[in-house]
Amino acid sequence: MPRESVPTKTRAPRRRSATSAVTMADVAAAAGVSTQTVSRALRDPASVSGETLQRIEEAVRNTHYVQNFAASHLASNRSMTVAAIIPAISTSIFAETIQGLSDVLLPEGYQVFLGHTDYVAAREEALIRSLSGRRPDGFFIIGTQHTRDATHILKRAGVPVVESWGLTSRPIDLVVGFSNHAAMKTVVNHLADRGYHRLTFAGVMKPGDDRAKERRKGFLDAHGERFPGVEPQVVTVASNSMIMATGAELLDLVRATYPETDAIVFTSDVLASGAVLRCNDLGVRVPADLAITGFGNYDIAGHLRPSLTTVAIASRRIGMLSAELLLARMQNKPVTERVIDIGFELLVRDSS
Amino acid sequence: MPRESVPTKTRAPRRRSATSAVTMADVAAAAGVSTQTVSRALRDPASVSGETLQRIEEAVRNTHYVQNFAASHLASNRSMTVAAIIPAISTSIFAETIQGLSDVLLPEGYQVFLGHTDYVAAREEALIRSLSGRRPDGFFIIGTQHTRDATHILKRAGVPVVESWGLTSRPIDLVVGFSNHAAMKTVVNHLADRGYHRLTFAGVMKPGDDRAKERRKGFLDAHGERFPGVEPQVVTVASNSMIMATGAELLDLVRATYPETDAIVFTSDVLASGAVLRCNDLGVRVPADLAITGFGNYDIAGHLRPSLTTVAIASRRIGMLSAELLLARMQNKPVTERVIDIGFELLVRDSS
DNA sequence: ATCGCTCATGTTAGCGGTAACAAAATTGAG
DNA sequence: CTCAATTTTGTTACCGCTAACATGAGCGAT
Repeated sequence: MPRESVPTKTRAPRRRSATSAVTMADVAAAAGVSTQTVSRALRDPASVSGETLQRIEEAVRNTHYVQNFAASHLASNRSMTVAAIIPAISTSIFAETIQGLSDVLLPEGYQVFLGHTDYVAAREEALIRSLSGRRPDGFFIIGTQHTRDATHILKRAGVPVVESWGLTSRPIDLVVGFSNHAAMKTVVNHLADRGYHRLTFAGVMKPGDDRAKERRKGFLDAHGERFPGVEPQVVTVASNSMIMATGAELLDLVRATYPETDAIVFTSDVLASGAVLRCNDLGVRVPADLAITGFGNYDIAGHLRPSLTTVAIASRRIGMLSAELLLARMQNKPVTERVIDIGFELLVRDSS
Repeated sequence: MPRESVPTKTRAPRRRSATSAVTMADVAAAAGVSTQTVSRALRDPASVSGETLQRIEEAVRNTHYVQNFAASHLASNRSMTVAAIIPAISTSIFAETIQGLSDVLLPEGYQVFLGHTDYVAAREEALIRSLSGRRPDGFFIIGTQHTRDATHILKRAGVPVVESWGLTSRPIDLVVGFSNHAAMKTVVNHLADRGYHRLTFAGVMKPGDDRAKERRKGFLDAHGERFPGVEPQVVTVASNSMIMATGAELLDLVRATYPETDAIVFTSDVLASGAVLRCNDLGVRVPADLAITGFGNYDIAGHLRPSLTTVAIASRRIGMLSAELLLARMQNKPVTERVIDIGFELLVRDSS
């Protein structure tokens, strides 16, 4: 491993990376320029003369040079990285948001660090702590409620933060979402308008799921308005997974607990679908015997029979919009709106 | 902004990070030790005396110190990062794999960089190129076929690479998956055993989806064995999304193109579900008039009526196993098997 | 007390880039 | 052709941390 300058110290040289020992200096030597010129050629090709650029590009190819972003990050104080924190990756509706985020950020050269919290606030804090050591240029988080420390860390990070999938008048920085509360009220009003009057709210309520809590509150508030004096019916489970089997279970639970129920408001299409399919098995007619509503407008909602009344959320759009806001902030462009309500849409179908 | 040592040079000081200007030196000063001792306390608390450790921990809290991983990475040549490359994030079955991967890696201090290729080989290569600049300590990739350059970059990176969701006798490094080919043969054999004899293969075939190609080949090979002389029937679309509506479309297309079909083999449960639900609408009896099989054992498969015969893949397990292999390699533990076949399971249900 | 050993901590020199400044080369107006 | 303005390239000093080595403190055996 011959090198130009033999170190005069007796100290052993520091181990370099396993194989890819090609550095910018190697490229610079091959192209006959300084490292700074190579750096410029890579970051802003227009700032280097055409001929030099060509020589450098050729040198990059010949040496198989791959830029080391850690060094770049350290020197320039920009990581070209965004941290995304979501409750669960395998919840397809969040995955769509991340896909939207990623679709916008990748072409701009930003990479996405992804972490999931499993709806546990302490894990979210730990994740934020750990991710902030990576010095991302921006944060994207699903949820608007965080531990005190988590909020502090995010504020101290000095980079844009987008909270999402909810709304709050006092975001850490920016928020892109919709009112889960209002959405649920819309569902209850719809059912009340249709003549249903014994409504039951059913869903999975993980301790850290503030969106589910907001939805429950929306249900309770609307229920109080439309059915004053009537005790609202709520059936929730805390530890079950968000799968169709849970929806079927919840259906059974609701029918056992509140047999007079004529409409069930589920917190998710997944649960609602499981319930509809179980109704079909049991011979319960939907919506004649029992109306069912979902949330999220998953792919299945329109294909089920009866098709599912639900609330459509532009989940991919949340990700894309958030990414655009982050980009604007990261590129020091002005961002006028700190709170962006993307709204929701009640899709009335055959199940109600 | 007073500092101890005023620079004697006239040169303007380099801009530090926006807010978090707290460095290890600040912590060291607060604790009355050297930076190296702080570094040791953070990386290996046992290597520092109890009393010193306490002082350092207190200093960390007081200063709100957040370690800069980029500097750590540069100095130690370990990024504590794994790059994950998947065709699409919002395909729930891949999301489960990533969740499994992440579940195992996060507790070990590794963060996951996520990128998606949209089934485009060129985009995969670009992603690998870009991600390798981040110097991840390992790569996880869904798929076993890559461009020549992508393969080279991965090999030159000098870190463990796990390919997945397929099998190959010559992996870049390691592979965790199953034989899509064998899985499809199993499906065809099952249908043939049940007496179906006019089989049609139907699915979405994106150009870069080698798993779909393998499945088609498995279908064709098994078909040739079980129905020698019979022309195999294949109906595919290239650009449609993997949604239920596409399954319904494909059903119509199959019935128009090959009306004599008595069994359709779909490449995904999503498509098969869309087709089953459309059959219910059309009055086509499943499986009496037409058998239908899926792939993946999605949540819906067991809840549909008729329930869906499908191939179960332990997708979360693929992620977890891959993570364990990567960890073993990254921690220089021995890895004996380079090719791990996690197999698959044919779930015979009511649709066939 | 002396020696050798272990354990804890300090010192030094980078890791591979880029910001800031400096210098050289090129251009254009008069 | 001259000189200032502009463009292109080079030089230097870090960014914040850790590997490698050096040093010192503590301790038991002799």
